Amino acid sequence: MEMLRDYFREFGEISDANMDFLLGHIVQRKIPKGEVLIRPHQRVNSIYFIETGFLHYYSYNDFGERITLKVVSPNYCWTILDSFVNEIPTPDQCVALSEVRYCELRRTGYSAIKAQNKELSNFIQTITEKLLSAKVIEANKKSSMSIEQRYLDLLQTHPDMVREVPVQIIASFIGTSRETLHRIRRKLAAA
Amino acid sequence: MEMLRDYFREFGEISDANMDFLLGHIVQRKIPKGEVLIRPHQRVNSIYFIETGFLHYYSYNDFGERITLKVVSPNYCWTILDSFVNEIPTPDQCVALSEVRYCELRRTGYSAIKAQNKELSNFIQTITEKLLSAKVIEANKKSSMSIEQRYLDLLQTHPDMVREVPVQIIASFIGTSRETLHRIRRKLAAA
DNA sequence: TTGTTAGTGTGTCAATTGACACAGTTTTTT
DNA sequence: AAAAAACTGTGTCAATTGACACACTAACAA
Repeated sequence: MEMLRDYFREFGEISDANMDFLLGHIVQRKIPKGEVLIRPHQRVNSIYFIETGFLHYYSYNDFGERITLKVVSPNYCWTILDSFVNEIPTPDQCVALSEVRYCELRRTGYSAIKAQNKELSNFIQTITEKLLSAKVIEANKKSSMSIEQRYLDLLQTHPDMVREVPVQIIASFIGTSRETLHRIRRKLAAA
Repeated sequence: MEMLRDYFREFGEISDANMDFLLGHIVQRKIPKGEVLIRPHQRVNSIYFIETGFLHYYSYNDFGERITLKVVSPNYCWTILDSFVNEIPTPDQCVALSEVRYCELRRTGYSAIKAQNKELSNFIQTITEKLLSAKVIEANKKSSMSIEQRYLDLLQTHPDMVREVPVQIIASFIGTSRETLHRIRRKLAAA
């Protein structure tokens, strides 16, 4: 749980009592490689924080092609927010690409934390704001980079992911085919 | 201000007194076509709600190419969140593509609203959560659609934007060149 | 009103990409 | 240990795209 404690600290100051209250609503879990974390048409009732391993979050488009929406890596807080916030089923799914250790906060815990006191509700508000800000930046960054730049960026920011996750999935994550990613790798290796 | 009131109502119930308190911190403004709303290296201290007209929000990538990050259309709440939340300068800029009428909420007002009472702070939290959720959905949708599908989607959801905003800007917004967008239009016109 | 600038439509050509095919390798299952 | 499944590397080819060039039109400013 130390990893999550440090993650929260990045978002601002908070009293020990409140931090303990917060962490008290969170449980640690582990799932093996290949296991489904979220299946289609399910309601998502938890927020997840990844400690080790990788998750593959994907959906299918109108033509039945699988679209990688995200490869979730360690030290990252993730959920399918639309389903969590609006309490509706999600069409998407999520499976473990490797053994994954994670922390889970259920909706009841989330509500309890927000309602507990002002410091905690403000803290949650700050986290939500910063996540929104980060999401916008991420989307903007993505749209300003070519496929090759995205790959180079991924190599820098998540070398472990590039090493451990199948090339096909990396390729679809950065928005291209595995063949094209292969051409990029070949070119980079030659240089 | 009625448009904004309706916009807020979409996010949930709120007492008349609180709604008035909220709207009391907002001022209406108007800028002519071509005017700069946000210039590079500026700190953004307001949240904007567009009533009429279109804004062009863009940045430049490492190779000096202009990248359209968003064409902001009416009935939409927008700011450069990273700059607003973290009180840092933004490298990006924003200009009016047409005469724009908008509502402005400055940071001081935003803070006052959050601090006023529990209903208002919860209301702001709900809005932030829903905007985050919507942003994620938007990004996912974008990554699952081809350029042509994005254009068709834009035609459906924002026909006014397609009509009023220069083709070059629409093209860069959906992630292609004006020539390619032109080919798409020609193809669609033929069918 | 006239000159200037911004925007649009279109053709050509080179470069990039996706789709397919198939061989080789690694991993998982039986 | 053998068989099956998943994954990777690579070549070919057709289709798509971006870059450039240029004519034409609309909007704007002097």
